[in-house]
Amino acid sequence: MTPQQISDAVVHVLEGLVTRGAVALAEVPGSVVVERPKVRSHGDYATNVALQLAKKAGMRPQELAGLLADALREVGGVADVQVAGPGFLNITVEAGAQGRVAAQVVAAGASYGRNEALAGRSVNVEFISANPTGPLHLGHTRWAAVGDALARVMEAAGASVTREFYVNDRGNQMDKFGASVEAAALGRPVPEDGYHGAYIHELAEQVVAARPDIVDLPDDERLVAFREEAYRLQLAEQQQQLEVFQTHFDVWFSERSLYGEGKVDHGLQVLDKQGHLYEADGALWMRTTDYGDDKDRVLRRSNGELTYFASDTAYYVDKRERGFDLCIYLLGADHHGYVGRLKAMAACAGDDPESNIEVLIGQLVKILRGGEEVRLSKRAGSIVTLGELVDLIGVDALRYTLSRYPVDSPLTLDVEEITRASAENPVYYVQYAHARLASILRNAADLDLAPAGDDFDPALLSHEREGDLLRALAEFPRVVASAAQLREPHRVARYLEETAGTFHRFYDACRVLPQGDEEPGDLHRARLLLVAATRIVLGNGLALLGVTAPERM
RNA sequence: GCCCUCGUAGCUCAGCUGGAUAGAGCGACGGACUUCUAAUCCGUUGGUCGCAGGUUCGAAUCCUGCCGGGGGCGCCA
Repeated sequence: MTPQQISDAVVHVLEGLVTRGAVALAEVPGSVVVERPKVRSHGDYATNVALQLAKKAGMRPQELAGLLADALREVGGVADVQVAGPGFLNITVEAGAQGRVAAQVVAAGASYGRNEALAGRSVNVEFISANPTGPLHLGHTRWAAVGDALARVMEAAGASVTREFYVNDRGNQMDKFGASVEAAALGRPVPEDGYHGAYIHELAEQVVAARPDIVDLPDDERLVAFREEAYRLQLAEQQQQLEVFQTHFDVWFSERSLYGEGKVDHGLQVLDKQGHLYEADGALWMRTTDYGDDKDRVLRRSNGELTYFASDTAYYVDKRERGFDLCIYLLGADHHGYVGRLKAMAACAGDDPESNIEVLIGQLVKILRGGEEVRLSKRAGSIVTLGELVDLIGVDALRYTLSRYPVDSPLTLDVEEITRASAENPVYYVQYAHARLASILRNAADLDLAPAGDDFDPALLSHEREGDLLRALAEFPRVVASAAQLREPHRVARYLEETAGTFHRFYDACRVLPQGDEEPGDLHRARLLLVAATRIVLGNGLALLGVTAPERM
């Protein structure tokens, strides 16, 4: 019996009581909260419906709970129901009903955990979106891990998801970047407001190596040539590193392309039709204050140049016209000032800022190195890059470390510690559980035993540790659904850690395979099925985080 | 000044969108391998959930105020 089935049963029973007139309720909720109690004596599952509905029904909570308990005891698969405390219902499930979860998991296989929470939604998830003026650093790496995991989780919840990287390849930062590389190549001092990292000199060397004639170009041509060559190299490096990091983008969207293809003009027209544009002081404005922004925003400056915000607007309109009904932006806390104007902009475009656009603000990552905080500055050149981090701790450990925390919690990572502690990373706890499971299944195969969901006695899985594990497995679809709905992929990681622990404790107490000359029995077969189900859940969960599930460790 | 965000064990952090006795890892101390992987398990240690009010059967969780850390408030990108 899964939590969902229990919830359905409670609703059904409640409807019955209302129909019989035993309970006076204007409205029966479509689902009720079914949770796993922390304390064993509170049963396998508990629900607080009676507490929630007592007032509306004009009854004392315990009275309503008593009626529900009597009716629920008659439900198939339910072993016992107790009323406890102020009116909780503590439900105990029959071992057989609970054990069948293992067969359900194995039958579903790789699709176990998938659900319909976001079915039918077409989502664009934009993340990282760094300037192509330097290597990706730890901050970007956090968004890479979290953004990709979020996309995976939302897909598992039934959404159609596109991962998108917006390349800010326009504007004066690009010129400063080009000028810095050029200066480095010519042996001149890099401009004060330019980029100063060692990577600038490496880029300069690469550019000159690829195009030796570049230094002889006329000044203005030379600057452009350096800028474009360095841009090409830097973007390629970002792309290559993200692929190594198992983060694949479906779309790399160049800001410049908005201009080349007239999309900015088109975007402005769309907004103009909605009536939120006006001219003042020689500039073109969007009246974002119509929708809660603190001030109106300039789209085209009085000198005729379009602002970055104009690009953003056109880009958003373009996304919507490409068919996405939800555009998610993952931004660092240093950009949270954009939230108001982005939402207002969506409203000005005629959309619903509550449903068409979401901005997830993530706290920045603080880095300690040698006990000192490393100030992340691309221009000063003090950065810890994605490439360095991958080399230090590996893709799996890095992805996992960054995606096991909620994005709105600030993260402090000590570079030495994260390197030294990589062996203690919780990811290995989960992966080790998976490898153990795989090992049992290999050993079973050597004994000609294979997990068979259609030939086992679920009631044999009655050990306390087996029950714990079955309930954990039954929880997985709810975890995936809530992670998707709340946009919190870290819930999957936390769930995996818990479930891995539950498995390790099961393993410690329950022998799965026959020993010595022992003949395989029904209990062996039942436990083997439970092992197969657990391996599927851990494997599916790790996949949602983009982390590998090793067969051996 | 205005806005956002965070404040939970010595450290890093969870806390299932209001539930029952607030958890995990690391650290410290002590146990468990002739048996399916000891990268594991078990026990001990450890808390005024920043502070003060409020909402209700019930608050770490929601509301208000204050204190403290971080961040944001350009016709910059």
